[in-house]
Amino acid sequence: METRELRYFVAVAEELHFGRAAERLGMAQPPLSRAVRQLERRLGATLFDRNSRGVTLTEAGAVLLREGRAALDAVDAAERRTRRAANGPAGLVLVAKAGASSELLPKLLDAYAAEPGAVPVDVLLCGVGQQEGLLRDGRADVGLLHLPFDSAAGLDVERLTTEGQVAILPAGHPLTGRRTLTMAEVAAIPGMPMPRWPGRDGTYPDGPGPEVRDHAQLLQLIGLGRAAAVLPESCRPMLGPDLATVPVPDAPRVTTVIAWPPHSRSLALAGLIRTATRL
Amino acid sequence: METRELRYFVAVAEELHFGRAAERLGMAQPPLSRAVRQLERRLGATLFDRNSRGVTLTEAGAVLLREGRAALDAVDAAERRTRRAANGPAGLVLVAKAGASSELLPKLLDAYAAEPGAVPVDVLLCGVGQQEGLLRDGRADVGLLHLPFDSAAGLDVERLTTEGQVAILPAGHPLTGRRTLTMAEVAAIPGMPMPRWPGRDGTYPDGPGPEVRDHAQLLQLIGLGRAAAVLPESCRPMLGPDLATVPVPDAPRVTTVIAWPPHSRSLALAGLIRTATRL
DNA sequence: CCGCGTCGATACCTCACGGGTATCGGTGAT
DNA sequence: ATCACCGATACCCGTGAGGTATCGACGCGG
Repeated sequence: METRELRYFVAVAEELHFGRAAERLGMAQPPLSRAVRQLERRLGATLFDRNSRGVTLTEAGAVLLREGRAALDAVDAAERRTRRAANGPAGLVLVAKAGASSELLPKLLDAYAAEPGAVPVDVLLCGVGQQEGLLRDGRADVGLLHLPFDSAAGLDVERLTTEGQVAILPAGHPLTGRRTLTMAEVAAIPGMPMPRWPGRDGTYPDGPGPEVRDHAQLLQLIGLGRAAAVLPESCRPMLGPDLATVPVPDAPRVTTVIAWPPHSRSLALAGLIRTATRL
Repeated sequence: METRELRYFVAVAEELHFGRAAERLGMAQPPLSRAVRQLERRLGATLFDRNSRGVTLTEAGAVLLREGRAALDAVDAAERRTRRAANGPAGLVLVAKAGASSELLPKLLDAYAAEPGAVPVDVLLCGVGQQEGLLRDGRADVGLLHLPFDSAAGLDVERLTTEGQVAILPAGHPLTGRRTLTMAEVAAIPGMPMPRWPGRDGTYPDGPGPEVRDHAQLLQLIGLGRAAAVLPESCRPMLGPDLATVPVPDAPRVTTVIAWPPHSRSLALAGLIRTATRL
């Protein structure tokens, strides 16, 4: 199977429409139809049900979509990492969620920079749920993830810290007088619904809350009294005076891990991981 | 990057010889040379140092070899799993080291078969260190690994059991009278060196001990008085009367885990994993 | 010092196949 | 009944993958 065929298939599987997929791929529709049919013949598997009026994925097609995306990511990662290895003599790209781990991250970077043999570390801040993709397709070498929010599937990890969560409320809100709150109480505050985070595919679940992409955005909304949220304790130092926190003991505890793609444990990466676990 | 180019590169990188690589690929040498050069141009990276009289990998080439193998495995896995999904309506392939987990494995299979909605499970017994490859390229869906011997890099795992290790000696050997032994003592028994296991690339490290590939082979050698070994406790029930065991408290404890490729958690696989963790 | 063998690169040819345009056939909506 | 939509088919063309023949550089034995 060639990556070209795989890319064609994934495009069609995502669009569920040969014409649009062809447009996205910058080609005409007939050769795309032909290529997909040829792939089906070679695999001996029907990938799409063509119900004249759109297409749908078969079971085998769903498998190939899942596995094929992972394979394409791996190919992209190989290409990117090779390019990087050829140009700069090293350097690491560390990815973290914008606004998270605001204490841990500078500590880690300082501690690592002080190590003998440390290489330059580029920090890549991204939105929620994008880290895994960046790690898997080679745009980043190592990342800070927060379990159970992020999934570490397919990545190697080391535990760093575990912490409880707190509710974030506008200063002066009646509930800020409470010693603790429950998840149910926070979720039920009138007029301040819990925000909705994007899923792994970048789309938002349905619901009443505002759609948020990163922490800055969320904190602003809370300051405006338009939302309430539950976040890890470590976000406290970065809150302005307009926000208050109340512990939420029944919220799941959050584990911060350092994660990296398997089989890519370079010397520099190993040093960074060692530094992180010693903090 | 096309998989074809990647396969060509990997062949040359493994042979370090364009002629032999071309032969292995079933093609002539000139087009292979040209394809590799073109890949280098497209990547903007020199992959080989052509020192007239053989070739050697550059740093970037080493990166691409490592990452490219993983990528090719992922592509193969996608292809294999799609074919399987298209033909049989399911079934799982479970891989285990021949001779290991001899108690756990039948228990797991029986318990799973009794579950509602269980699918047929094919058991694939393999040599030491081959499980990861089989899982990564899609020939197997799930496996039993033994940490820290096997590496679970790039696989999702659930812990099943942890156990200590025992020395395996021929019955009647003077040391069988001891209550415990240390690793050092077992390694130093005259005339009975510790065996050498193959590494991840299938080659054996240098040393005095015999080369072994699976447990049956090893136990036979011990019975002949040609080797001593340290193995997990759970191997005891499968030893014949000609072998004796002595605990080795300072040997690393062995954790048996059930492992599967990430992103491939089918319903059937989830059931098997759930059954395993409940044992 | 000179052939000779080895090995990757180059030159050149051929044809398969990837991609384009034009068009068809089937189906649901109006 | 007609039309719009969408994937499949027919057919053409140019690129490029792969083949053969040969070159150029280097190491080695006589």
